[in-house]
Amino acid sequence: MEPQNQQQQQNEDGGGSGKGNGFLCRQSSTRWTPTTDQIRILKDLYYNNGVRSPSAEQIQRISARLRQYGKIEGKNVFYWFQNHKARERQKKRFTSDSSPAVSMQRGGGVAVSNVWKPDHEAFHNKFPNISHGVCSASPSSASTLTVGQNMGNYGYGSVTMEKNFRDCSISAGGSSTGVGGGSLSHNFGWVGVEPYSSTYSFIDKRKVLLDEYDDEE
Amino acid sequence: MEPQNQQQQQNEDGGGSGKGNGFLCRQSSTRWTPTTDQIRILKDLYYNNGVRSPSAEQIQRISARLRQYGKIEGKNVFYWFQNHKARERQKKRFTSDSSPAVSMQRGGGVAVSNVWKPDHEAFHNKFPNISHGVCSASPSSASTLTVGQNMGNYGYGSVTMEKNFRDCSISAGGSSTGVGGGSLSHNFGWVGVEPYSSTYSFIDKRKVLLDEYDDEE
DNA sequence: ACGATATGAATGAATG
DNA sequence: CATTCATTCATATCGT
Repeated sequence: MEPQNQQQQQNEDGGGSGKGNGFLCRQSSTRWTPTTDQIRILKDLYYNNGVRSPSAEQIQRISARLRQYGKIEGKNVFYWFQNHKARERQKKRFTSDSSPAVSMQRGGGVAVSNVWKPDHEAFHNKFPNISHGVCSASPSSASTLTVGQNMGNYGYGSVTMEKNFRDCSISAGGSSTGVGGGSLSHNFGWVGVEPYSSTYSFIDKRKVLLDEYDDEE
Repeated sequence: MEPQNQQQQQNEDGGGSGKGNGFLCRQSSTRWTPTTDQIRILKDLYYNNGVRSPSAEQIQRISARLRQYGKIEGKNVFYWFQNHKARERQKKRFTSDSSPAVSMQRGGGVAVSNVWKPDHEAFHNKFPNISHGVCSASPSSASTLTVGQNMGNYGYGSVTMEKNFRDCSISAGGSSTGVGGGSLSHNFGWVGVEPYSSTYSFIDKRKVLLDEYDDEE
């Protein structure tokens, strides 16, 4: 991403830094600042190789590899993937959180709609089918190539994919959430702010859904 | 702060907006510039309704509703609340914090029209070990008014210094990842994108695991 | 025109 | 995996 440039500076210091400030050396901010090369590789792995939640071993390898381009730790890699995936999902949720739509087995590309993503580098976008969502399990997709290193194994068909569907369907059913309470200023029922906080957790009326405005676009 | 005197009515442009972009049609002016109506509604939600971190569904509704007043996307709403909350807290940290004594009661600058202000306090100074008295005492503003919705999460009352330790080493033995071949795009064999991600259900011991991620190269 | 400030956007790090 | 917090960058806007 980074439509505009910025960062790109890494201290090769072998440690120390951190909170050991006290002097004008205010630049070794505790936080990891990925170099452009590191980001490039990470994205390559993410988009071109479908890496989403690397295992501990993979993380070690990745971080070791990326270390050539700057200081980095395993947790950085871990967080990077976590965040990248989470944000991609979140983005989708804000815009079209209609229905999970498990749908077909990757019949037609994943189409990662770039709605509010400034596009990443826009360089390596060659391979269209990458196991994007969680539901891959694609049996015979000929796309095995990209991830087909020669480490011997895989068919990519056993990708597990854990149980991601926890929030499936909201069923905007009846609008029984009496909003009649009356807000002080306006009726913000459309927002979904519950007028009363229930103490009973098992009812879980979290999803309010009483919108009548609904959105379009 | 907060120049609330602008009547800019959303530039619906699609080509050279105010910015002096000389080439071709530019996407709007990069960043979203909320209209006064949008800001008014957002603040209403924030202050009068206690909305702080709207959920995805709420964000959708809010953005849909605000779209009447100008171009807006879900992320804009998301960021707006994020920022607004963060900045309010940040400013508060400078003024009232740093001394439990007097300190001018947040008179700082937040001169906006607030009619509730549910949150105050919330000091979770993330210090490794800080003795934190359980001073639970719902203080100011008990005016429940009429909107008593459960706004997400507020109350940091309990310390929740939970530290679930579930040791479980990952034993990053020497994997037999023979690197070497050649893949079509890049050679990512070193990553070991093996599909047998199996089901390690120990994916959650954070600290411990994160440490393990780090390797010595 | 600048410089300061307000604020949108992005993202690393954590926590639940 | 979702959510949240803190920081930081970038830019719009205003003041002088």
